[in-house]
Amino acid sequence: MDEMQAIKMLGALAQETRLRIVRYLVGRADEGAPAGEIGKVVDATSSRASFHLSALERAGVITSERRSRSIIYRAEFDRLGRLLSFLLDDCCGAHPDIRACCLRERCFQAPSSESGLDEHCPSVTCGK
Amino acid sequence: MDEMQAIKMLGALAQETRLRIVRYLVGRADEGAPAGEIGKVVDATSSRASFHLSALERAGVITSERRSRSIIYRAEFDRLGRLLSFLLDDCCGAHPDIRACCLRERCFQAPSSESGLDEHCPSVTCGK
DNA sequence: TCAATGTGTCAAGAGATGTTGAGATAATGT
DNA sequence: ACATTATCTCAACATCTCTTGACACATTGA
Repeated sequence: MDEMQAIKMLGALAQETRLRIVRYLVGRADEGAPAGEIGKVVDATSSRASFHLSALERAGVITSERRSRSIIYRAEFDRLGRLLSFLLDDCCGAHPDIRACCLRERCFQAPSSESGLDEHCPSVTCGK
Repeated sequence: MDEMQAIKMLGALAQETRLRIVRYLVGRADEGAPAGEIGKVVDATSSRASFHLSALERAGVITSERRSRSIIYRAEFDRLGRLLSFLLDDCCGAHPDIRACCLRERCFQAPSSESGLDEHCPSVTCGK
C-alpha cells in the first residue's frame, strides 16, 4: 500500500454515510448487500447511496457485482487490512505504544492467548 | 473513540501534506518538532504548514506547545492508537482476516515472537 | 410490449477545502 | 527602541464535495 492509495482510502472513510456503509458491509462479510438495502440501512436516497457507494468503490474499499436487478456490494477486506497495516507500520511504526494499544484491544476481544501481551502496553491508556 | 472523532481524524489524515507531517512527527516521538522545521521537511510555506498543522491539531492528531519563539508539535500517540483500535475493533472487528493481516505485518517487523501467528492469517495476502 | 423494480447519471447549488501572498503577532537579542 | 526570527491570520480565489430532484438505464415478470 503506497501513500496515495492510503490517502484515497482514508478520504473515503472520512465521511459519516460512507463509514456506516463500510461498517455494515464488514458485518455482512462475504455475503455483501445490495445497494437498496444499504441505502435503507444508512438512511440515504438512491442517488445519495449510489454516490457514496461509487466513491467507496473508486477508493478500493468495496467491490460491486451485478446480480440480476441488484448490485451486490462487498467490503474489500484485503484492502482494509493493508490500510491498517500501512497506518500501523509505515505511518506509526516508529512508536511501539500505538502497536501495543491495538494488540491490547485484541486481548479484550479474544482473551484466549496467555502470552502476556500487557507488557507491550505500558503507559498508554487504551480506552475508547 | 466515537464515530465522529474517528471521522475527524480520518479526514485530517487524508491529505498528502498532513499525512507527511504526521509520519514525520511520529518519527520524532516525544521530542516533537517546531513548525518551521516541519514546513521545510514537507516542503510547505509557513502559511500552508500552519494551515495543516492547525487542521491536525483541531482533529486531535497532534498537540502544540509554545517554546519561546518556536511552537513544538508532537504526535498524539494515544489518539492515533485509539483510531487504529476503532478501525480494527469497532469498524472491522467482525472479520478476523483484517486483524490477522495486521498481526502478520507485525511479525515481519519484529520476528522475535515464536507463537505461530501465521495460523491467524489464512487466505488473505498481506503484501503492501 | 408494457409496467414495475433496482440502480445509476446528470445538473444545479450550497458549502467545505487548499493555496497564495500580504501582513499581523509574539518572543528575543542588540 | 529596533531589527530579527518564528509563527499565525486573513482575504481572495479556484477547486472539490455533498445533497437534491428529475430522469435514464437495465432487468424482470405479466
